[in-house]
Amino acid sequence: MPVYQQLAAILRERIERGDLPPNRPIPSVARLQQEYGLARGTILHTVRVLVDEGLVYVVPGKGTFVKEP
Amino acid sequence: MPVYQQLAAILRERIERGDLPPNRPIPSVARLQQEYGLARGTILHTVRVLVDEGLVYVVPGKGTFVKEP
DNA sequence: GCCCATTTGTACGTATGTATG
DNA sequence: GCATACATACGTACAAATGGG
Repeated sequence: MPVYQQLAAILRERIERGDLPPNRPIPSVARLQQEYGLARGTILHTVRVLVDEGLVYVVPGKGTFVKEP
Repeated sequence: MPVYQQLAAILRERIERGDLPPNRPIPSVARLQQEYGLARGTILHTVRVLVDEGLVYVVPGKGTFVKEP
């Protein structure tokens, strides 16, 4: 499985578990880069997947937030 | 060599030459953008390099200053 | 105390180049 | 050739700290 899919799965799990609650920001791209040792592009790819799935939404200049279920 | 490394080298040289003296602010991010025609992110990257090297220190809201040798 | 300009900090979007399988 | 992944660079937006009027 591609890394960006693996990371998407991890974040999905963290959201469903409540570790990342609704209307709260998920870790920033830079933070996720550090946490998982991945490149910026890969993080952005992952976030794009979650956005397309409707799990999170982006507020430019502020962050990426978990949608309500 | 990456642009941010090139700019870091230029500023290092200006510091060592005394063009940018200790305890005085280096040009602001906006100023460096204009002077060198670079993007904000690239300037910030460069400053981060110099901070990590211990050549300068940042005072948020005021500026970036040259450390004493 | 309040507004405003300046400056740094943080964050996402997009594009390009390189390397690998 | 293509998808994946990393590094770099530019663009834009919002936020916080500082200082002057």
